[in-house]
Amino acid sequence: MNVTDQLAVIRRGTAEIVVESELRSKLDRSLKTGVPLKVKLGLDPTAPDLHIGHTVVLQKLRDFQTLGHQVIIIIGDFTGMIGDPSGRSETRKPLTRAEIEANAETYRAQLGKILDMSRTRVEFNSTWLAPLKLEDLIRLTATVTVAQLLQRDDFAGRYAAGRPISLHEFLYPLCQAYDSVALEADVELGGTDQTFNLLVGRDLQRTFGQEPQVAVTTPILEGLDGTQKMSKTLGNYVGITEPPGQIYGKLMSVPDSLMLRYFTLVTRLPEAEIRGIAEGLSAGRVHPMDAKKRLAYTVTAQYHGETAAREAEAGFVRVFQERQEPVKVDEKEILTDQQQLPVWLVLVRSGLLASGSEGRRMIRQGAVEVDRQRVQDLDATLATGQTYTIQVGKRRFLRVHLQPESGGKRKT
RNA sequence: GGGGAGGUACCCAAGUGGCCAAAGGGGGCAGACUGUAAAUCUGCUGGCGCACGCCUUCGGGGGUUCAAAUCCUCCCCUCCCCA
Repeated sequence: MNVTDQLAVIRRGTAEIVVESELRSKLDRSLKTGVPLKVKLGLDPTAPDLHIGHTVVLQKLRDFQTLGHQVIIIIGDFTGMIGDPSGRSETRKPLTRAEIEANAETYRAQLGKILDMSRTRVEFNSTWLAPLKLEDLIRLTATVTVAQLLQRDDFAGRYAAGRPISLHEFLYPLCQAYDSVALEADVELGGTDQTFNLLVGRDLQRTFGQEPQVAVTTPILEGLDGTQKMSKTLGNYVGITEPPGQIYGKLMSVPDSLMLRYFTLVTRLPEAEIRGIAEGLSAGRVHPMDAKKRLAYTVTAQYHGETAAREAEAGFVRVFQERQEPVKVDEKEILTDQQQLPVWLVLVRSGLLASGSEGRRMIRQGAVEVDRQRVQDLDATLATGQTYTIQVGKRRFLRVHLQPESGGKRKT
């Protein structure tokens, strides 16, 4: 593919390319020499569960791969062993070798949903970071000034707010930059929050006499809350290994205002089609809910296939639009030596809720239904020996069997 | 090294002897409404078989007091200014 077309593919959905003219000449040279560009992306070894926020940058990596370039995933095991403090003031606990290996395996499996793993190189940065001596580290640190480091948004903000910054956090950009040196990377990908680190990579490569890498950043996807960046810790994420029904449902809870952004960043739909949806929405020809269903369906299908997506959609319509119980409800057996159990206790024993207080609170709020009947009475009980379908809130269902605790059986 | 300010529930943050299970906001959950787990409005948001009672929680330990998040003391941690 010629350079201009390649650039067009790369540009789609990216936030920034530093510097585009350099990328052009790199692509140009690659085309002439037949040597693919080395395109690098670093991943944190602590969170091996990919969510659709990660897929934004991964799909961009995939683009490079499709264009015939060499993509390299770096697992930041070394930095991860020290404990990545990124953002927060709390330092994470270091991972053991075994944990890192296990996480890396999980990554490989999940990355396979987006990348062609047979053509993907996976490296651990401990390979070149671990052998560094203190002397090397000192030389490395001498290449940046504190003022430069404090330019990073994150550091600047924390410094201004009087929040602590540990010294080793300053080492992070440097270690990451050194990864680029070790690999002689041509391009490094990352979210826009990585811009600073990617630029340090350029500087460091220059001081090592290498041609600086091009930094390609992708937008940060907001989570389901619509404001904060999608992350597992914030709980506002959609994991790519979640069951189809979950993915579909969670996407339906994306605020309307974010729908189009999700279409462009998360799905692989052609730009023209997305533009069509946007126009339909603003003209009132397309119902927002239908557009969102399309989004939910598309993403679910992307990770679970068409059949699963269709089922997920049917399930959603059934439970949330028709207000019926799901086709498949989890089952749970509860053993008791009582003739009957209070409803709130059943909620706790079944694991639906955490405490008796919460159980009573839910009943008080009218959130509990047993066999499609709202429970009004706090002291309502269920008879042993029967099976009930219990619903808490709009989307928690469970079928419980209340069994008398007799002879051989144990455990509640 | 000297001086000052702080550490409160999931997060931010008020509270400086009892009226504090601890204001307010965020988040979360629930209800109503709806177009969906959108938006909006309202409510709830330590635990205890449900209790005007008890237990646990205001950085950690010890102490004063009838009574402590609040006072004393030692320790740990953070920030700012000066050197």
